[in-house]
Amino acid sequence: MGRTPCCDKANVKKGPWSPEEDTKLKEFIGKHGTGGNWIALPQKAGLNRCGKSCRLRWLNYLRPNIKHGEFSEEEERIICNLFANIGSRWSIIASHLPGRTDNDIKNYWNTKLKKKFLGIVPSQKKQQHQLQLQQQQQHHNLFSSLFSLSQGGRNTTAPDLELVAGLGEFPSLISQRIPGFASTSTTATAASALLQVPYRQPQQMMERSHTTMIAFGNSDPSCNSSGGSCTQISYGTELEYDYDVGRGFEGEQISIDNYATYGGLEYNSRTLRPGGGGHVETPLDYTYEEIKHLLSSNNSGCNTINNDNPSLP
DNA sequence: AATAAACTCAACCGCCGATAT
DNA sequence: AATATCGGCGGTTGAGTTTAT
Repeated sequence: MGRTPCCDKANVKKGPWSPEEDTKLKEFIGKHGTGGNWIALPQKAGLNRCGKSCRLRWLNYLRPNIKHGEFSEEEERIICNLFANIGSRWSIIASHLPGRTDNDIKNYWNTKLKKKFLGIVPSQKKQQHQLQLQQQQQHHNLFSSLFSLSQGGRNTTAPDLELVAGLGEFPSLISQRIPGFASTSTTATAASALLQVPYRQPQQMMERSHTTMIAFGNSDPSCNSSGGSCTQISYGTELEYDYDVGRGFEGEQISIDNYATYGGLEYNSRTLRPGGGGHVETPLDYTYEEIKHLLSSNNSGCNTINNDNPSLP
């Protein structure tokens, strides 16, 4: 048997919070804290709400030092930089913007930044429809370009696209599965951003596995990534790593191009779990203009993607 | 000035891994 | 060991507001 139910879902209040409810929640948490138990909190605080609802209200609106209002250009740049690297991991992105919540950032991206960086002008229905067609064409062009870039016009298939978007940061894996195609971080992140295919998308067709990866890249910090495996992690460093593997890949050695450091914490770009390797710098530290270029790449833009240096579109 | 369309954002929903029973 | 909830997350919704016609 499991636990007892947290609340009577049929009888708890839903919808917008009243000022009185806000005050009750604030005062209770101010005095007693959350106690690490959101489910028990509403009853103790005298609120007819589900614990989940209290948690959300507190985290997104009531807790101290929440920043509301306009995002600065620097914040925008950070959001886009991280989005280009890791996709829609809003909680991770929020952790790099003090005072901002994941919900805020998600809303801001969906309503403003996406349009800004994809070159979409908010407008009427007709234009919206045109934009949809335009975006579909962009997607088609992007992948046509990506594939013709390295394969001389090979036909693109849906699994190929998912693979590039999902595993693009591991060029060796990509090239093993799609012979002749040398994926880069740039092609993968562009693919993910434009198709809105998060990196974890391939989970549906792959198996989850835990494995140990061994860094075997060049340890020279000044090297460029033309070899596809430039990193500052010490040669031979073992890294505990959860990742989604295709059949036949578990346990093999993988290059680790995109282990990244943000805000003093190390993450690998797939799991975003603090890693155990040495200090590394992300090769994807895009400038504002580079991000814009990356996300808004059209047919001609895609052809300029630099396979040798992913940090340069 | 009226109203239809578009936009914003707080809140909900459902999924997943961890954990309690 | 099995089962159900918890906590956290990303995706989606819809009421209220703003803008365009």
